[in-house]
Amino acid sequence: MTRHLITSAIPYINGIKHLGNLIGSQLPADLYARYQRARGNEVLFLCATDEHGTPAELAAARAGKPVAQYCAEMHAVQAEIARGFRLSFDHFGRSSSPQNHALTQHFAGKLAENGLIAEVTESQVYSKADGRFLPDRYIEGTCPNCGYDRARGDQCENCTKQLDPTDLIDPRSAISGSTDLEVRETKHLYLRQSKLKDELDAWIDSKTDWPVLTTSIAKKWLHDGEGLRDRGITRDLDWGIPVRKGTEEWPGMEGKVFYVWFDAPIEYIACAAEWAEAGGLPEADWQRWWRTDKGADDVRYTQFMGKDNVPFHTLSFPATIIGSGEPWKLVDHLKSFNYLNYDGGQFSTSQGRGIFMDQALDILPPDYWRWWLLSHAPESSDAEFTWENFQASVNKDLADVLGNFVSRITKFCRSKFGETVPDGGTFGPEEEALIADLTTRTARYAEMMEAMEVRKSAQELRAIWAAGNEYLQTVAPWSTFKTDPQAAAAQTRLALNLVRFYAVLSAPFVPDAAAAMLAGMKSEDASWPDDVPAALAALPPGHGFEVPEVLFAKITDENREAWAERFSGHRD
RNA sequence: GGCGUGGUAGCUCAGUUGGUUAGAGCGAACGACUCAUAAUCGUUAGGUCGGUGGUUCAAGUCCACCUCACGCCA
Repeated sequence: MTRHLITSAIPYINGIKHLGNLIGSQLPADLYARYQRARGNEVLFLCATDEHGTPAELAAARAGKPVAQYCAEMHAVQAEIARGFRLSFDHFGRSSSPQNHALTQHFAGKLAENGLIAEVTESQVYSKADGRFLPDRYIEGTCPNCGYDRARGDQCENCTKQLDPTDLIDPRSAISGSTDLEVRETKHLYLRQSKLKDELDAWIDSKTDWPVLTTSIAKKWLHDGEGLRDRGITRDLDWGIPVRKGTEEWPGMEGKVFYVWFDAPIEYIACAAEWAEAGGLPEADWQRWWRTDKGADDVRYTQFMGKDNVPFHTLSFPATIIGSGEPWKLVDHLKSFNYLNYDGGQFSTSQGRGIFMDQALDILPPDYWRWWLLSHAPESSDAEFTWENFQASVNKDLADVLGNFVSRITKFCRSKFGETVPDGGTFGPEEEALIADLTTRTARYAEMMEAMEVRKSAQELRAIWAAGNEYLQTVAPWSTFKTDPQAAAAQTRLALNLVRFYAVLSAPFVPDAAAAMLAGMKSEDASWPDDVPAALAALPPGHGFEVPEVLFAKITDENREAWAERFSGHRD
């Protein structure tokens, strides 16, 4: 038995994520977690909300709520939606947890001890009216280049020129609009990850089985320009983890917090601690997942994320871990995804373009989305969502190939033999051929799932479903019943067993439908079919079942058109 | 401007270290079946593999240049 630690990139707190975010990390991570559990392996699957930083503060202000309360509420909302999509996290934590406070401060302290923290004094724009320093992009003014009057301090959106906040003419706070700004000196901590460049480089080189997407991004950051640059890990904000050196005060850093990108990945570890606490487990229980000196040396750790998150996961977070000098677990495999586009453009949170997770669940059950998104996962390049493709895929794959298979065989049996697995007859060459085919295909499916080849797994699973229809079409029990009822009984018995077999194999993709299929077959045997012939005899003659409700209703043209219209512009 | 990733049948995508007539699903046409959510199964049609040039006995697969899309960075 292998032990799998699996984490999904943690979604930011300020709002509900869209389907592009879902397929980029949480959903494929869930697929893999469910598969590994099904194979009998020990799994700890973690995710959390990423709660610190200016965007959270501003979103809270817009909502007229204290930021802590806002985050607590949004965490609850995201957790509920995650349940709606059947994301099987062992724990859905929060980067604002006490555990993450302690760990983040601990790591900072260790890094400082090891000479990997630099204190740098720099100039930043301070807004007196807002009583805070302003990040570059929260300063607005007139672009000195093109005259656009809403240019941001980091870049002019109109002429795309890169700017410094001090370049702006008539600068003002994007938060309050105040022009009462001044440049002040402030001290910040930098993670000297450049000192670890060679070590990181060698480590990445050793990961020959990672997706090209992952290693090419990491390599670029390592070698571009002057190479890996040091990065600031603190900010002048109220909302965040107070800067401390372990449990000690950090002289000169009073009132400052760690920058989100530093504390967010540490939440992967803290989340395990939260999980243990929530379950009333001792510290050792989570440490055996994370500390190689405390039992984690046989853990296989896999991270899932969108390509925008790759630099943090391949460089910054490993730098934090390696730099601590402590035996924390480093990631073993890093699966990254490209973007999902929506109908010719990008999904956009700010513009409300595309489909958001809550809206998706509003119109269809989670299995529909899980199947389409996973079978079209943006693995080798960006992928595109269109309503036509969604309707066609879901109707064909789920309703026609899988759903209708369950329907046709259970209803056929009910009408000819009753709601009981029929006895009699023996298997002939057709049955042997089907079993041999499924044995091959199941092995290939497992191989693809093991390799996290999401699309190829879906493709193989679909072929496994289709094999059932091919078999029925070939042996035609409705015909043989007239001349040889015993043969028809054997054929029907095998086909009914396929329903349970499909339920087990399909569960990682479509957990609700799988559960309905198992319930319909009145079986609780969801064990992985290591032995395919045996698995196809799990329901013995005389075993009772019920014809399940229609598993997947089809998406009509009217639905499709209405939804395409509804999601074309801004969300309400 | 630099770098990265892509550009393969109408659509969505596979194509291992270069090697026999380039594959799958959907869609289309035709046929079979009638148990089933007008579902299923089979057959067929469809591609000068973004463009040009080069290396090679042989290139979708390597090299150069060009072009388009997307992304990251200056």
